[in-house]
Amino acid sequence: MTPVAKRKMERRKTFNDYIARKQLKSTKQRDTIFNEFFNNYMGKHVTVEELYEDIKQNHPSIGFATVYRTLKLFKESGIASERNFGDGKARYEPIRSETEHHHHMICTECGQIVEFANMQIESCLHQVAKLNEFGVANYKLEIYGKCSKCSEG
Amino acid sequence: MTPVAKRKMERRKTFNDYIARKQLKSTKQRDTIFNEFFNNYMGKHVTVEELYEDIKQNHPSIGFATVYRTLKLFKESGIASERNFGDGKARYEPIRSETEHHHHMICTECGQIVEFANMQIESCLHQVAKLNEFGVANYKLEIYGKCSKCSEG
DNA sequence: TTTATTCTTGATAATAAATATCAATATCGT
DNA sequence: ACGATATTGATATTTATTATCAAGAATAAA
Ligand SMILES: [Mn+2]
Ligand SMILES: [Mn+2]
Ligand SMILES: [Zn+2]
Ligand SMILES: [Zn+2]
Repeated sequence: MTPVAKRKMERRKTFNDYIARKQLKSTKQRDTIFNEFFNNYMGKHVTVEELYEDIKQNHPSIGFATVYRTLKLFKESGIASERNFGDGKARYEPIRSETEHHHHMICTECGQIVEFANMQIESCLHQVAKLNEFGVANYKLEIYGKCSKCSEG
Repeated sequence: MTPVAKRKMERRKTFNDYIARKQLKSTKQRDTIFNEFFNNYMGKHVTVEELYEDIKQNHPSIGFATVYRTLKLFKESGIASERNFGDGKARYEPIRSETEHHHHMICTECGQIVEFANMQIESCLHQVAKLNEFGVANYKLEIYGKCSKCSEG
């Protein structure tokens, strides 16, 4: 099994566990959205609209509201992250591992998103939180500017 | 003159310069909103609605749209920052100095906002950007969780 | 000071993302 | 298969923000 496939399976299990714990139900629609999301959007940051349009190609009967609800469910169950890059639309990305954290540089010119991680920032951040007796649930670091392509010339 | 008053005067100059450069006009309304904002909301993070309600007390004729437009203008002119802490409402805060940068810890329980600054994070961040040839325009770091009061017990 | 130009204002309509509603349907434990 | 409960898709609603526009204010020229 490829690493990507393994990752998908792990998220699937997390999701199934969540479904069971909360006494929710497995449905065709949730399966479809799960597969589309984890097959085609790993490492991407997709809007609800984009995912809906994509899914509609092969599953025209799936409703817009269901895609909204399901992505929210993915977030609640811990298999997806919601991102907001300042254009007023929520974006979702599949979570790669339970522990991994990464941040984003957003090009305000072309929209390109570059991901990065930095241990030192991570530890500074927790240090600051500890100093203020602040219990960290999550955090985000976003850098806005121009990517290398857009700032050359 | 107190440091606070001096700060306000500096922002006023920046704003006047911007007005002149862009061939905009000085108005009673902009004066009123400027004063209210810089007198009462230094170090705060006020929503448009909150500021509007506050100003309405003494200036009932000022319209909602004008407060919206003027805060946007403050942002464009570089005397205010827009913040988004995930509740769907934009917040504005007066800028304290042209160079200062700070970040936020947001208590998801009581809404308290704790500000912090960290040189080390700052320099890591610029290092990462440089490595990716990314021209930094601005950046934000937000920590969500529970403040000391809300997590005790 | 008058006049002309341009910008601003306040009220209100429009937009757009996200959520709520609800009757019909699907899931699941028994 | 039955009954209880959750889900779905269509659509209406909400909410923050932006656009529209006629009337009024600010500025520059005359
Ligand atoms: Mn990402
Ligand atoms: Mn602040
Ligand atoms: Zn770019
Ligand atoms: Zn708190």
